[in-house]
Amino acid sequence: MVAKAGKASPKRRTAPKEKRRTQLIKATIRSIAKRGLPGTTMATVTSEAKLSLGIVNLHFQSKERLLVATLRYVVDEYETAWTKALDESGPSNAEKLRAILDVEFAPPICEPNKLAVCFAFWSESKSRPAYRKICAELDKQYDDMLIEFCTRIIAEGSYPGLDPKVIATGLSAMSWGLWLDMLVSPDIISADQAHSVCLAYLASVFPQHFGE
Amino acid sequence: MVAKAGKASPKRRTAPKEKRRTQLIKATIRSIAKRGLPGTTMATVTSEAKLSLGIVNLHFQSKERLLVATLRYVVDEYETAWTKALDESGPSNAEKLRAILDVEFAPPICEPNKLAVCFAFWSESKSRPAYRKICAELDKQYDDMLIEFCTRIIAEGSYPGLDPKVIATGLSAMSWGLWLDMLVSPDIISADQAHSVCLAYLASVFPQHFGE
Amino acid sequence: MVAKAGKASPKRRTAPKEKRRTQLIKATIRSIAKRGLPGTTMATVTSEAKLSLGIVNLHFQSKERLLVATLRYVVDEYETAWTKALDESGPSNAEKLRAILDVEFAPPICEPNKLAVCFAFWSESKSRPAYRKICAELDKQYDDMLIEFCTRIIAEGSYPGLDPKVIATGLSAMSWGLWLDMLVSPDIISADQAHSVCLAYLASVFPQHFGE
Amino acid sequence: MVAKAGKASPKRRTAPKEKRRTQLIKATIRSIAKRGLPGTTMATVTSEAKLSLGIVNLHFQSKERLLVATLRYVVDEYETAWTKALDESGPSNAEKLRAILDVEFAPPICEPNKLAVCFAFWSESKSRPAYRKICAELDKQYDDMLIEFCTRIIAEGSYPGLDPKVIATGLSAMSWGLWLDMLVSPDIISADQAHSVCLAYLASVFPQHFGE
DNA sequence: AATGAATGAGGGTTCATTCAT
DNA sequence: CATGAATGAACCCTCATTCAT
Repeated sequence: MVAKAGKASPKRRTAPKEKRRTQLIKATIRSIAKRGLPGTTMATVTSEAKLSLGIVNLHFQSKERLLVATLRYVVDEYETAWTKALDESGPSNAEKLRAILDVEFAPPICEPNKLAVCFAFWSESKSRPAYRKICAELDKQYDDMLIEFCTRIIAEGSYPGLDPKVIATGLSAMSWGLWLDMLVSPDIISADQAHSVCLAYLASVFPQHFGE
Repeated sequence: MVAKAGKASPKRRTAPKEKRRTQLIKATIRSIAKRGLPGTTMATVTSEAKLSLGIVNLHFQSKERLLVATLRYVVDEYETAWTKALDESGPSNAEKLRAILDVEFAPPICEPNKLAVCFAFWSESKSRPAYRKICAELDKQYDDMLIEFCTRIIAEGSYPGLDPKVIATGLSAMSWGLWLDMLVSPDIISADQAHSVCLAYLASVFPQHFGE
Repeated sequence: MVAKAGKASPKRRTAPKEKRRTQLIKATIRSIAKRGLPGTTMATVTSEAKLSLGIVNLHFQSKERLLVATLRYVVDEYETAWTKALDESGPSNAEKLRAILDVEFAPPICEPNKLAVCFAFWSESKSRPAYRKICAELDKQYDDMLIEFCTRIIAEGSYPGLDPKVIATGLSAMSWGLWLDMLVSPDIISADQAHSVCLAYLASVFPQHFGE
Repeated sequence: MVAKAGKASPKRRTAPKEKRRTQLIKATIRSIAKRGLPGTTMATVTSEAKLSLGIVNLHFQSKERLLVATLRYVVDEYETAWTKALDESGPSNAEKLRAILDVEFAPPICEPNKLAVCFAFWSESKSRPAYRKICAELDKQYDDMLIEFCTRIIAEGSYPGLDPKVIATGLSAMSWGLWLDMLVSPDIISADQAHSVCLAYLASVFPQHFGE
């Protein structure tokens, strides 16, 4: 049947393709944070972006692809933040390890919205291979990096019997766990407190590097 | 006339109320683990339970209530497991702390399905007060318990400058983080390994109690 | 997100599965006749059937399957009508051939709605393999039957140089063409007139059997 | 200052109005043939024409008008072909009748794409007055022409009891029916075969004119 | 108590149309 | 003239909920 037409409203503006995509991804992040992943619909995303309903499929073909793009965006932002932090940090391994933790518990990474998005996808990763792949990849990359720095730090100091993998896995897990705490009980634990908890852990395992 | 006989109640379909509820909750757990929270529908739950579609509303009034009941079930099971573990453990504070960790990383608590369910609800807790309340409550109870044991252990030993709250928060976070790792990358980290990571953490902060 | 429920309206009646399917197929026929194939939507079909929107997918899984079932229904009805007509007709080949034409131009086969449905699918058959298969099969079966009777009639009479395939193809084509005329210009040609046109054709090619 | 030169109109995109319209109509024909009438969208038409999406509304105001123009184009082409064939044919009535059939079963009229387009519109004509009008008009014109020639041929020869209207209607219907056969089962019947079927019919009713 | 056919709001997606460029 | 990003009504389909059986 010949469709009954959609008269376009007066206000309309074209924007560079990449800009629109980012705009939609950011709206998706806000929507997921506000309403959860299942509560995020094309309507919530586009109204959050103050754009029309049809625009998501124009730029992402499907909701699923928008969601994957959103996950990738958050993950990329995270990885970019590390890289930058490592570049800009002092040269020592301890400084670098600390720089990573600094990034982890400060904006723009450690923001309520981002946390919510992270866990929304993480928790679905078991039943969604597309998510799982991205999540597992980030996990691995992060863990490998921590392991490397722990290995070097152990090599530098005198830490008999310390397994860098165990330390790194613990630190990584602690970070995630603290994020989860901040998500569920944001009024009980602040980013600063979470940060100190991690530093306390480092001080305890690497007293020569992080003591005091 | 030949008597038509009294029909014996043909196939008894009724089950004790509580049993049906549990049956449905377990089916819900399996469904969430398999398909995620958004992928779980009345149809997936009831077919998983091999019961009819209408039965959920008969026993739970609504899907939402079934989900809340499921979350509560998992949380209760977790709390019950602690209590039992604490009862049965040795009398010392270190033994009790260890008992909690033992529970945490062994069935029936630490099972893939349960992990998936936990995080499914946790990640939705930001946008769903009903979930958040239950999650936050569990969190608090768990943290408080850890803080108590850490406080006592610190009091017993000679751990200058150690803040029990910081240690407990770190331990709790590490546990959650390791669960998340197991969920996302089950082939990379096993429950046993996760367990050792936590013990290593305790050994590091409480060498007098958990050293070696 | 937990859906917002659809409160069922008071009036509701279950019906045998096959009956519902037929009810929906008949509604589909009416809808196609009224609005054309592209103008037929789930809404037009279900409102024609005075049932709810969701019922099509309950019984046919998808719109596409409903349409295929509708085509098959019309085709089956047609074939059944032949078979019956051939059974009940006089024994001679000429009688049988005539019986087929009688069926072709009388209800329930030759009704405006059925004609419209037929051509709707036929014309889409080029781009829709599922339709094409059913249409081509019917075509072949019909043609083969005509060829058989023409062959026998030619064998019975003295019709030198007559090719049964050519006669049959011509007759079959003429039938279809007349149907098309009735569809497009129902006020110009009636079923009875169409019928006579075919008989005139037979009289012309088989004067010994259909003359006068 | 170095003069900036007058930019020569860079790449001329405009084409005579009528040429663009024809270009779009031809693209529409291809699209309908490939995807059917319901499967034909502004996007399929314009991409088939290798033009931009917006151009249809520029030249035809709406999709509906493009479709009507397409139907009219095909119909006009058909009528033009007759006229030309009648002009160029021998002077006798039998030659003229034959000339019409020759046109009917040869390119550019009898092409798969054209057949598909014809039936696409024909089958929708019941529910679309705009199409119906055009289709019925063509039908009438064609039938009238056939009736006229049949009347003359009957007058010329000795064909007692022959009703020119019946013959003409039958011939017209047979033509359409053969087209339909070619559309649905192109591998079973060729244009040449279809042509002979019609000639055989003429030979049978008008043996003095088309015998042999 | 239990079933599952039926309902209809709401979801994702398509696409005719508009209009700034 | 021509383009194609943007719009939003209308499509098909899903699924929580209801209720006759």
